Amino acid sequence: MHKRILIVEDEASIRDMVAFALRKAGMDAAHAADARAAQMAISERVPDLILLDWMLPGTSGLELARRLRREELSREIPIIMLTARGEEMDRVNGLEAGVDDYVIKPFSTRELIARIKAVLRRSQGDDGSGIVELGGLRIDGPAHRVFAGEDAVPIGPTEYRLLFFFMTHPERVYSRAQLLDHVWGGSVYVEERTVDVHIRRLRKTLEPWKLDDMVQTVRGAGYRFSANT
Amino acid sequence: MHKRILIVEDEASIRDMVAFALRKAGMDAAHAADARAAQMAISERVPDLILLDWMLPGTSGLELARRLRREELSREIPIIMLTARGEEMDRVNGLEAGVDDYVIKPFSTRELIARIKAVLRRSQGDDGSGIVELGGLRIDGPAHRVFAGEDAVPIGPTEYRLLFFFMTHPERVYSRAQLLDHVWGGSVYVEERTVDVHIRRLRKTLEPWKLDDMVQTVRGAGYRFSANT
DNA sequence: GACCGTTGTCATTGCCCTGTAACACTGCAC
DNA sequence: GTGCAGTGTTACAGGGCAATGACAACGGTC
Repeated sequence: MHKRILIVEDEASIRDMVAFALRKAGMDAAHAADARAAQMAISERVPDLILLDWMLPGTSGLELARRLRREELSREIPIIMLTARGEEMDRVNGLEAGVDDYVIKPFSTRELIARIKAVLRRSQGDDGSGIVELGGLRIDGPAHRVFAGEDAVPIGPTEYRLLFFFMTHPERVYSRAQLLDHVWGGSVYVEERTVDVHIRRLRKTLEPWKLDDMVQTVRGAGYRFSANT
Repeated sequence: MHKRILIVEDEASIRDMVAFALRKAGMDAAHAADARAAQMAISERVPDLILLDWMLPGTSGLELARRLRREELSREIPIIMLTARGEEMDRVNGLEAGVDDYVIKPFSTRELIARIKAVLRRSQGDDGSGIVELGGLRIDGPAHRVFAGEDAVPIGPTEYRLLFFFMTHPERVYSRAQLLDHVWGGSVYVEERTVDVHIRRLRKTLEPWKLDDMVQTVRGAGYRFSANT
């Protein structure tokens, strides 16, 4: 049950270093030196997580991240960005592209491993059954159904995807752009305000069970799904 | 305030080079040529971090690391291992000793310094998770949330940014101008007195938990955030 | 083709947040 | 004690962001 991590990084020393640390932590490490190689590696075998260097020769890491989010095959793969010490700008742009986390170089391997585990835990949320339970709400991936306690919750397709994303990524703020990337997919263009409307619809759906306050507004930042009020 | 780094390395040329780089970076460098000397140096004065060569005459670096982890005095000291490329990688796989990072020879001094700083930063409470805890208050960057004990603290955007800055830069006085730069951003123009008002608002939000005196006024200078009254 | 559920957009509404000003207060210098 | 500079506190008006409801477009079903 080893997790497979794909490292996309052109500098060999960092690549070796990271691969070394990953193996030590009981994960399988694959690597690619540029965007092309990365896409080939992914199509060959889908990794559980991708470590992506911000600076790549040719197609930049950010661009690659966007592309991966657009493809059906790679949309669900969590991405951690490796960025050189720089501005908040980088951070913002990276998050906009639907990146799950980012680590600033130089990082200690222990820190990196900790982040990887955190992201894997978060993006799994489930024990492999595809069923996630949180604060009185239960979502069944394979069955495509939602339960509040014992009751089945009637829910539309988009609201379902939105709720699924939230339940697998709770206790964390996501901007409207991020939600669009993760829930709608990167290739569609819709207004950011549209997210508001679907948030509203999701809340309305959860209202009969008084669970609507799990969907929380963070003014100026986005939305958060939380079991705590 | 200078960090003390102990270099354990038998090759004098590397030792000197590293010591030189460390001093240039504003750190104190001590050195030892083997395990015995290292332990003596530590018992004499505990360093903030240890650079440990993998290959040492007599007791190996790995063995020394294990030993240091066992002793009360040295258990908490972060260790960075210096290893040659491909050197005993497999054996390192079984390494249980809590080494914090590895640097593969040959390395640039710049990279080494950066790694050292990263490890020191982490050992000082910033574990990279984006969560900072201080004096009964906890701020969660990714979740964009503040907790006082177990309670979630309702807080507005500007107060949140202000508190976040304070918690990541505690025990230090900042003038109103500095706070405007860091919290509001350099490109906006607002009255300096506005800071006062937001300080007031921040205190008010912390008041229910009696934490408002963490925000301290320094007459004639500015404000300081402190865990001590 | 008519019906229904779903979706994205828009205009309106409502409310929270913000900066400023005005006034009260405190502590220090003389 | 007096005066002054610096800070605390409150009120208020405006701006901005989010909530809401309505509506038209779309696609699938019968």
